[in-house]
Amino acid sequence: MDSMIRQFYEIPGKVVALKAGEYLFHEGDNAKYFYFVRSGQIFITKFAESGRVLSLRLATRGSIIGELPLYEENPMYIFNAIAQSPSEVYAIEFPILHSYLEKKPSLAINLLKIIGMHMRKQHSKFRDLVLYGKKGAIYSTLIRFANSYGQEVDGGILITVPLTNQELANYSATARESLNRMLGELRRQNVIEMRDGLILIRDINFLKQEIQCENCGREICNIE
Amino acid sequence: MDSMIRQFYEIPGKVVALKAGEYLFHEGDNAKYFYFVRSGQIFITKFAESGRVLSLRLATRGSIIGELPLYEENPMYIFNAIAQSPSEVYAIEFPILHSYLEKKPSLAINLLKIIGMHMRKQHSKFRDLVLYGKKGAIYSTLIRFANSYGQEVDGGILITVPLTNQELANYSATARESLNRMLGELRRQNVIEMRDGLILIRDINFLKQEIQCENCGREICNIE
DNA sequence: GGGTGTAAGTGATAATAATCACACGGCTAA
DNA sequence: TTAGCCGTGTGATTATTATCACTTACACCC
Repeated sequence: MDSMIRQFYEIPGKVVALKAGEYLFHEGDNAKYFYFVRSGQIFITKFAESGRVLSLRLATRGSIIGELPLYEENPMYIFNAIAQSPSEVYAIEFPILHSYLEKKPSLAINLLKIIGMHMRKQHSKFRDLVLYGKKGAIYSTLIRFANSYGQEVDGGILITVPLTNQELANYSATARESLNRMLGELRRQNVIEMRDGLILIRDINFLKQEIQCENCGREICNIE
Repeated sequence: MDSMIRQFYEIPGKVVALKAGEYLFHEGDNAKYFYFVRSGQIFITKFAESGRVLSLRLATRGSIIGELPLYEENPMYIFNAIAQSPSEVYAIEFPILHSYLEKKPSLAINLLKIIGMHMRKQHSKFRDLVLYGKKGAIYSTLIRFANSYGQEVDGGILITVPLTNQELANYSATARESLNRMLGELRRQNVIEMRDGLILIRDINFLKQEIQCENCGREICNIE
């Protein structure tokens, strides 16, 4: 993946630094820049009029952001991007990226690969949600966080990102209370455990089994 | 869109003819070819172990198929492709497409545009389902079919593809009975009407309102 | 014209998930 | 020290959706 990033650095652009909680862009904003993340973590979310929030990704070093409007006639961001921790992104103007993509086929192919991967992620998330309901959405979210931000420790995989129940619920399009009950149930079954505010997954295979995981690999089954 | 297709024709490949009901490929098959549709309609579906079927697209002239495994190390189709009517597709071997993409940046960029559009479609479908439940899924499916296969007639928009309740249910990840009841309700509200086996949408704005349609345009809000 | 098969329609019930209401604990700022 | 805030946990209730078990409608075939 790092080789893909290096290519983007050869394109003129600027570094943008974000404080925790700061917005990189809002949905509806005019889209001028394509970004990729140098450091930190960035929430990608979408608002519903009802006040609900839908969380889609937690981008990290190497993730691309704001690529969807790249070839729109009237480009607008359709999601929000908010720094979860202090972050740095590299910003490339669309027209500049366009001209580099026209000149360097290998860059276009790399972008094709990356976007193809995003497509696969999106499809597998859709599958989990649609076929296994909220349980599918929640278990799938836990597995994806484990794959992206999990750290092997004694007793299981520790998700190193602090997440409130509400945030987790946003990722699984679930009511907080429902999520809370499901986590409680998993705790009682010794599938997960809380370790000073973080989630420790003790039995990831249980989660995978329950949603008939197709073992699509960490490249796809993640939250980045 | 047609200009994009023309470019693919310059790449050596073969024409494959399919009878109605015939499979172009099954999920799990080794993926060797990238396809685009010359004529006819092709269902893109996915099976769940439980026996349920999830329908994702109904591809038509100009649609690309089987693009997802293009850059996988061990390429496999993840969906089924089944001809809904007699169809012809143009098949290009992955390695050949790879070499053309490397040589012709404009081809790679066109593919980027197409896949980017697919991504947008997928996201908007996800949104509809997740934020508005089954109603969202069903209304969204109807709107998408209207955008792809609708024909303006007196009294509304006629969806020119014959679809059983079961097939419609598969597109919205709903039980047939639930779908049936919802269609009945829409009929009672004069939002839709059956016209010799086809669905006539009399009030598409009602459907759009109910799911807080963001008017993303026919390029995105379709089922192709 | 009766038999068969497939799809549509519908009632009853069960399962799933959201909503409302509130208790509790921990942290922080006055 | 205490009031306020935020996040968690939970019971009770309602809303949504699936499932089961049928009936009805219609086309097709012999």
